[in-house]
Amino acid sequence: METKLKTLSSKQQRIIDFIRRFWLDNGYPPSIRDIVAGCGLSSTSVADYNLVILEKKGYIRRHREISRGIELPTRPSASEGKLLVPIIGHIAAGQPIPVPDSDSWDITASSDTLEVTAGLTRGREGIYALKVRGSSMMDALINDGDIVLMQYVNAVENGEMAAIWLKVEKEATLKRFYAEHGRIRLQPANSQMKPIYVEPDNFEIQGRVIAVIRQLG
Amino acid sequence: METKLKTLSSKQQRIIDFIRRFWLDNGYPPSIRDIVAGCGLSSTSVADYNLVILEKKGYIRRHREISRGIELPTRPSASEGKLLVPIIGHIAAGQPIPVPDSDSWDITASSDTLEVTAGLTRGREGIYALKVRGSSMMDALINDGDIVLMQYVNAVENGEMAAIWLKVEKEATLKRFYAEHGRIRLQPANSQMKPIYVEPDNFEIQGRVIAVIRQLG
DNA sequence: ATATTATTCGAACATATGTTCGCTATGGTG
DNA sequence: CACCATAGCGAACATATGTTCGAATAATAT
Repeated sequence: METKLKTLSSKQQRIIDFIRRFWLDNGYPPSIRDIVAGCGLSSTSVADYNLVILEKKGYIRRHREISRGIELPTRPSASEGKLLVPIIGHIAAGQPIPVPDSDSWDITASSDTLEVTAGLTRGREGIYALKVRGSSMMDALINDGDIVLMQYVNAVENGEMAAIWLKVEKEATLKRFYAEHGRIRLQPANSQMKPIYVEPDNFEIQGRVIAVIRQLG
Repeated sequence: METKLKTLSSKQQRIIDFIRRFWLDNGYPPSIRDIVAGCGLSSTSVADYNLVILEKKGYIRRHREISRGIELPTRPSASEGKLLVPIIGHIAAGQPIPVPDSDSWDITASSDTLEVTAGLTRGREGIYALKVRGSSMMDALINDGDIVLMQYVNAVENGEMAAIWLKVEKEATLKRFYAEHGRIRLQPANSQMKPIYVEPDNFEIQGRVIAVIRQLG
């Protein structure tokens, strides 16, 4: 019987979460009895039983006979887990979306950057950011001043939010993208608004929207 | 000889270095006997003696009676440039907003956390997060699934976005707050929508909105 | 030199912590 | 039902580890 890497019982998930939180809080790993107390287990043997499984599945590394000898593969570290995203320009209804080139890729060359945690981009490549100018994207629930995290792609799956350049209208817009037999449906995020339909040769996908960040105050 | 805060004997310097290297190598702190072996000391009491001094001088933090309970100020943790914000609950139109208490403040107690860069909160205290449920906040350009970063305050300045509990309506809402001679104006973020007015004794400020994060895909 | 302080020694001690093992409970299978 | 795999229980056990303390030694001041 092969132990699958994906399957974790809720108890095991709780243990993993607890170890990480405990480590972050205290600066050292938890003992088995800490885990028992923190996860509401009934016996150290139950903890050990599940820790053995977690080690087999590769979620932790244990050092036998050593107190608190639990290692996490994704050890919390200061400099890791963050990345600088270049803010390469603005997005507005009446203007083409700036497309990243070799110059603007260089973070040191771009005038403005945004620092985000790696979890937000989920390891995706080709991430850049645009600052929204004007309120033309309000149907996508995006307002003036918001920052849009983008991934540089030329095609998107159905249902994904994309930055789209409408050639005839000379307009940039953020909409959910659906390819439907011969035509393209662009669905506003605000579901109370009606979709618009465009011809397949009247648009250009300029990126996928990864996240939206709005900072107030 | 008095112990200056800066002066470290070569032995103490070696101990500090060893602790740091051991931590990096093994992923967990050293025991006193590890230090004895690694620094060529002759007795655990010598190690303890110097550890007491190092703690007094602030170079380490010790947790008594706990195996390997040694913390380094510059430990590998999230505290540098990143912070873990507890997601203490949901926000929806028909429900009171969860208010952080001593329990939910403890990150170890909260089931879910959000990792953000320190720049997003700008060093503010009392930060927590709520997950938006339902589309009732759409007039604030906030949709189902969005995450709202909040600061725990009881009062806000005019013009700030706040989480407000309407007592009579029994409804939570996110609006810009304006106190106007005798009444309160709550302005939707979507400026095309009309403001609503409430009596001063019909509302309760439950927090200030710091940021909104929407993750797609 | 004498007094005082800082550091080391060694070993015993108390506790924290990992490990083991037989027993029980539960659920699926033939 | 018998059989087996999974999961939990509780307690005893062995070891790892922090703590203590008086005596010895080194360093420094008086």
